[in-house]
Amino acid sequence: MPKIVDKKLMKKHIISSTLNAFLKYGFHKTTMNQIASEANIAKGTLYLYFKSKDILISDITSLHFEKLENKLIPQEYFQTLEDFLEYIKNALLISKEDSKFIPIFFEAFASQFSSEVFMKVYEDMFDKIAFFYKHNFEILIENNQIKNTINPSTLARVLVSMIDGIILHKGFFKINENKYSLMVGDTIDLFTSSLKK
Amino acid sequence: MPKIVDKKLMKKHIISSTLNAFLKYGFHKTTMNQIASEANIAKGTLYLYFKSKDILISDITSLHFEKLENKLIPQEYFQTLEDFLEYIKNALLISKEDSKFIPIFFEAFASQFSSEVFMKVYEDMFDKIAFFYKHNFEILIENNQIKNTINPSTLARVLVSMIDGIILHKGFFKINENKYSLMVGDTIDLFTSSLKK
DNA sequence: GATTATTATGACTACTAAGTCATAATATAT
DNA sequence: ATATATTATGACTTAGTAGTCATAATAATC
Repeated sequence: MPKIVDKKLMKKHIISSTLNAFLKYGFHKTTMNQIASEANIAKGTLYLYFKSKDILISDITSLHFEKLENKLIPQEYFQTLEDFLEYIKNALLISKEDSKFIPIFFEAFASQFSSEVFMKVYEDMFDKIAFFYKHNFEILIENNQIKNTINPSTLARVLVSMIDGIILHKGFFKINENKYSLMVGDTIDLFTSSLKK
Repeated sequence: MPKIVDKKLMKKHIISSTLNAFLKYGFHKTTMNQIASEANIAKGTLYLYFKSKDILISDITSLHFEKLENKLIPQEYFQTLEDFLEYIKNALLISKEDSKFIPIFFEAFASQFSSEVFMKVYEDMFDKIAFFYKHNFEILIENNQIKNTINPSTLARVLVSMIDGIILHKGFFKINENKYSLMVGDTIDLFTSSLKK
């Protein structure tokens, strides 16, 4: 008797439409009406899947950070400096498609500064990544791959911040691909020369 | 006959009250009423000094970026690696007071993503800083202070992004002072070992 | 202390946008 | 076909805030 809809699929559709609307109109200027029309549904339908605009936005940012965490924290530790540097290189290389969304995610992130809960989520994510780096530095020291004079804990946090900074500048300021490639190379060189024995 | 007011002083007063209101209520939740009451003036008075909320905000961010530019671009180039590294250290060390405002300025900055004019202003500022670094790298190479194998132009842009990333993480995630000091030290070490001949 | 150009006030207006809900449409099962 | 639980709709309500303006207060000048 009942009409049945794939709710998960609909949620996904709404989320991707929302992102497109953000790209079109800018994060803060985008209204629920615009999102609905971008998704080709009525505003009321939107509210059947997301109870409020805040929830829609926080769901989107959570999803994004989940993806980011999965990308940045591999299942296994790198055993050689070469592999570790290769990973950093990949972490820095962002597709054009993803680049477009950096300002949007940042604006969404910034809009949640006042929420301690959310800031905790983001802080924890960066801490987790830093913890991964820290442990990997320790492994590389054990493996005799890098200097044993570095401080794994703080250098890990520096690495996280630096990668974030470089990616943000790429996204914000549309640095062209050629120059960006060189920048990634320089960053790798920087770490190579300071980590190598 | 006429009543006369120091308009510049009043503007300054309003700007600092606005920043306090942002700290209290968060950038996006702060209303013109709250700003007026924080400044102990009527809302109408506010509009005598700033024609709109947008103008007030853009004046504040412009002022901030002006200050930042003055702080980050010294009058003279550094002639030794030691002096240059000392400068980077100082650029990274942010007072607690200033730290508080980082998320706010970032939210203000983020709210202007959609304005190409503003993005150009910010982009130009970072380019200017990068240009300063680039030229200083060249001087240091001439002075035989650092390796001549680096690419001054791209390494300069990397340095700008990295410094920005580290400062942002300090401001966003309240990294404690001790850990942050160590991080600054690590960053300096990173550049020392990769720049030194 | 009267005059007047300037500055200050806050109730009011106009507008935008989030969220609601009575009504309509739809897909499944009998 | 018919019945019905579920899903969709969009005009409407509600809330909140940017910006205005007629009126009041103020300080300098005579």
